[in-house]
Amino acid sequence: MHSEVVASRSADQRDSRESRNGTPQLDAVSLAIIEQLQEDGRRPYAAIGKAVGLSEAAVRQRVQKLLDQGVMQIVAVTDPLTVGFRRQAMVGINVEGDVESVADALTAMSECEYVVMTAGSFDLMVEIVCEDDDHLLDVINKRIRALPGVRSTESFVYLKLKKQTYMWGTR
Amino acid sequence: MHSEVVASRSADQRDSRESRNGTPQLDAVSLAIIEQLQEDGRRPYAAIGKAVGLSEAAVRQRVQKLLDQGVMQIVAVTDPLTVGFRRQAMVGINVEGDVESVADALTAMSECEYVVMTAGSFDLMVEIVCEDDDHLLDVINKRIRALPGVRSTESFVYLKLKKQTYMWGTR
DNA sequence: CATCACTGCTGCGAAATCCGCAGGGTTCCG
DNA sequence: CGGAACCCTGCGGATTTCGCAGCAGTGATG
Repeated sequence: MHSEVVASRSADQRDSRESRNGTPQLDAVSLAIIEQLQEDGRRPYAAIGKAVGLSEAAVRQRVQKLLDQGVMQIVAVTDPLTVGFRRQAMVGINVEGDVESVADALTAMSECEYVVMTAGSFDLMVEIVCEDDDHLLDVINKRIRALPGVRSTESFVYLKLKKQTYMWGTR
Repeated sequence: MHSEVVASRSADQRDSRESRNGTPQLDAVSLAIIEQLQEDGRRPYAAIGKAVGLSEAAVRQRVQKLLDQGVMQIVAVTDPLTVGFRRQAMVGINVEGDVESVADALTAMSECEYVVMTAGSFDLMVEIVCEDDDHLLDVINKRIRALPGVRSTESFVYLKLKKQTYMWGTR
């Protein structure tokens, strides 16, 4: 017990501050806490504390801070199919003019689950979650293509989701 | 209070069974529970019960069942950048021969966060999460392209993640 | 119609967890 | 040397979780 991270606590603490790019830097203990919560988001603080070598209260404070900072969030994730969304697609988009403003417009659409600006033959890639084919068609043809600046789109309808994990940092 | 779902409980219960396609069907109450947990994965059962019109114990039993069935999971999700993964990419893949076996091989790779079989000009799309450029290059050129059956790949390196939600069912 | 199995909800007490707070140690300044 | 900023620990009290017994509705069976 308490075998984990004991060395040089002072150094670890220091780099939980902001780094130059504005994103908070995480020490090994916070990373270990995140790993615990990636396995089970409801794991008790005391159990986490035992695993990472910290008291219950300390874990609680760190978790709260990570949540406040937006470093992580603890949520239920579902299989879209079982929740009634039968059609999903990835859409690659090419833009003329300001990519960011198109991205913002997409972000505002509730059907867009995932919006990312990319390098390559697409400027944007968007994941769409819909209830059925009609819905999907409507979103792609009527809403996305209608956005000012959208030059072209290419769709990849999902046939089968093989893997979906949230294990960043657990490697 | 208790204003939510009171009508026809018998009907609701019935369709929490399996439907023809093997995926469990969810009633309105379970959906409401999931929505609560999508807002906060650690919300107490009693609070959820108050919101959906059920007792604490009933909520607890339903949540446990949803977890057991694999309908949802409660986990911590993070911003990859703050956890030390500085390069991400979407990779479109074309396959000759058995697509499924290639998909399985990709699924087994820890760097592949997301694997989906698609219709369109790619057979597979894969999201890769890496520590740096070298790591990314290695995964794409050495590991993915080396897979038997992989005919070609096209990469889309992430420049900026604009949106990432887990709000299925919360619409 | 009686009965049995099954499922899901409720209520309740005991155990475990969460929460707020006071106190102590360390580091970093002026 | 103070003082401020952090982060940790320990500790009660409030809250939550947990397991279980009991009950009601449904469907199948004879």
